[in-house]
Amino acid sequence: METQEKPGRDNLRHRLVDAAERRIGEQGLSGLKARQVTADVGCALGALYNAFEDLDDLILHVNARTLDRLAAAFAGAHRAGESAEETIAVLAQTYVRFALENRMLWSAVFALALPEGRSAPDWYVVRYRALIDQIADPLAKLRPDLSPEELQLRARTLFAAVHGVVRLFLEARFLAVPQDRITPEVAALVKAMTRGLSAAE
Amino acid sequence: METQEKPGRDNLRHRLVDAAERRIGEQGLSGLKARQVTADVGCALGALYNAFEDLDDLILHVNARTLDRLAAAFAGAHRAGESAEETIAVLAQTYVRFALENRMLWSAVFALALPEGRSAPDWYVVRYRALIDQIADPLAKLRPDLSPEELQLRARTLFAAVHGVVRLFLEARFLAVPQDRITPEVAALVKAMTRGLSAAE
DNA sequence: TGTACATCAGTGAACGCGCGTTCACTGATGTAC
DNA sequence: TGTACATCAGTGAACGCGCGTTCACTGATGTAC
Repeated sequence: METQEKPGRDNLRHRLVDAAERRIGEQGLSGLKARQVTADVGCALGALYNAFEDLDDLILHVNARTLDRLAAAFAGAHRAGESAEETIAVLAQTYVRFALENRMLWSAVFALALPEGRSAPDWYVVRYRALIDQIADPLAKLRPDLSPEELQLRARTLFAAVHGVVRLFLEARFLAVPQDRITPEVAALVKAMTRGLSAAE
Repeated sequence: METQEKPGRDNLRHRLVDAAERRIGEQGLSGLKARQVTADVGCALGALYNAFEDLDDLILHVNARTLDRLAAAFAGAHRAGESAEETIAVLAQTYVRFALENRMLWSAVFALALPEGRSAPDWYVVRYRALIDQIADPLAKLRPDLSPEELQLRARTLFAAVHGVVRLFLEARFLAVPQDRITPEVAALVKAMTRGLSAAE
């Protein structure tokens, strides 16, 4: 992923990412243990540290997959000839469905906290940015007056707003919320936002 | 807080909450250690477990304070005779400022994860609900057609959307964002949302 | 006023455990000559 | 074809540490008589 890899090494890496993905998907990020994944895969504990720098490195690879899958879902949601508003509404809907279907894995993307001073590698950030770009594109049609930087920023705001709503629902923090209300709530939010955004400020 | 307390016991409790608040404010939730707080206060490690059920219990008391302070800030932001839109805009602004000025403490409110099966006590949930109510109130003027339940829900959506944006900025996840852009971005978001919300769906 | 007893906050050494990471070693595979 | 050597993925016992929580004990304060 970050460098050219020999197939043998890559094989174990793959299996480890598979196993880690399964673990995180089932037990959440905090349910991922070095001993567990290696046992799942059937290799020695130490082998993990031959294949990856450390646990965080492994997690980053799982998260990268998740980001890729969402990006693919975004790409597949496009319809030719639809309006920018429609595209954004569809993206939001896609996002909500994806987050609901991949609760744990999606949470892991945001839960991973690299230790102080260590930042995500380029090959990872690239994936994140690609997602934002897919939102910024239809937004550009809505707001041709904004600069590329401002579009990126506004796309992130939109993304973050939807994300905030989904996350609050997912976490069901303190107050239970009926799951079937998420989609209409987000739809209302996005509709309001795109309508508002298309108007002048 | 949850029950009547003797003043002596209350005194140590107070000092512990003070110290914990300081620690969390400076080092974040994960920077709070039982040994540290008790050392800060100058009591024995074990005393913590006389005063509180456990660390989580202590944290809940710190978070409750934080919620109270935000609620007070909300209450203080009201102006008599302003429109519902204005009130909501002011609340959002207040929220952003509060979150920025209390980064760590505010993050702690959302970072605390009670162990499986243990839910936040009533005296805590009450505070959370009070915040939502302060948002639901002006919203009710904007949308007299919605039932109280739907208003609560919509208020939470609004709250969560703003929260999502602020959190993304605060965490500066992967991509740095100039801090001074938060306020205008949130303002644009809320303006769009209230404008959209006041219209029919 | 004095004695015996009970209560309970306060104490801190010790427990226990989870868990990431290391490291000396093995053994299969490849390379040189 | 054969021998010596190097490489490197794979191994898993052991290390180390952080840290929440417990518990037997102390001592001050309050109560009963």
